[in-house]
Amino acid sequence: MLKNQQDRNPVNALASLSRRERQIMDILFQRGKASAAEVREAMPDAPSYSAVRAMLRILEDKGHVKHEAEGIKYVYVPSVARDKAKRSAVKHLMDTFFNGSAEHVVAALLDVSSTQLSRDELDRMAQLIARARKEGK
Amino acid sequence: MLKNQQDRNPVNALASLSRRERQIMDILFQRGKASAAEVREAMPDAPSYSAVRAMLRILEDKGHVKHEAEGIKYVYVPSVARDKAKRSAVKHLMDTFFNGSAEHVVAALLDVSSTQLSRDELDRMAQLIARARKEGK
DNA sequence: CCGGTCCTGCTGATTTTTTAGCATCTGCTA
DNA sequence: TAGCAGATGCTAAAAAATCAGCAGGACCGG
Repeated sequence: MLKNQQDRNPVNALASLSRRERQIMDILFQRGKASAAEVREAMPDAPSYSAVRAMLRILEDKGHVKHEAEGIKYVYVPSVARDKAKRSAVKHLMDTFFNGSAEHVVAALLDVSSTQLSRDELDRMAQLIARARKEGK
Repeated sequence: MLKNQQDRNPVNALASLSRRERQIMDILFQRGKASAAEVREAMPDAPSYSAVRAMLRILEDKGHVKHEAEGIKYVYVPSVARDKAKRSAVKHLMDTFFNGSAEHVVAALLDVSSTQLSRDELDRMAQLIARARKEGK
């Protein structure tokens, strides 16, 4: 079952998911956790409730999500640490669209969200960078 | 054919691609353009050459890629403007993992690539932010 | 001109994904 | 206690994705 092992690796995991599985994982990462019904609501072109549940079960088999009983219902949670998945996603974005350049990502980021950035937020970003500079020294 | 129309929208496009289609699009976005053989080489768990070509043809049918004849062979190119795709990918990342916060993305970015950032690069990032600040004023 | 190589077009079969439906269990309330 | 509402487990079938193979055309060197 090395295959399974490999699939648990967040980097490869993303690449090996089917379309619906990916949609569901996105939703779970976004909300942290969700019931089958909630997942369904958030899905584009939502299929039947049964279908969603079936896919959650498959995702659980594959080790991508876990469930906790919450009252009468199940609540699903990504089993990969959010942090790892995050990092892996960032790296993937950086590699596929920005040739590995963090700088270019920042540029795109500012561009995309330019209208919504408060001065405070920009200041905090500047601080983050200043700190990185200092540490790197 | 509204379906097609919708699929051409880069935002939805990402969500509607199958596993292999996504892998291929990633490769094409990364390299700008590539022949079937090149795509195949870059694919994880590469299937047969025929299979890759078949999928490229499907992607072309769906309007996600175009091909140009280059000498004897075809070279495939994403048909969505790289820029739009980029933006859409950034937004998607920001939304699914960072609750829409550009600031948090920057933090993750610095974290992921901390070891490889030159001082110059950090400086340029700082400049980008300073400029955004000024413009936003 | 011939053969080898590399490419494309196409088609049909296999495998995986995606789906819906039914049976069952639990908790609640009249 | 009976019945309803909402949840789960499971299964089989439909749909889509994935794949390999074959036939044919262009190019090239001998």
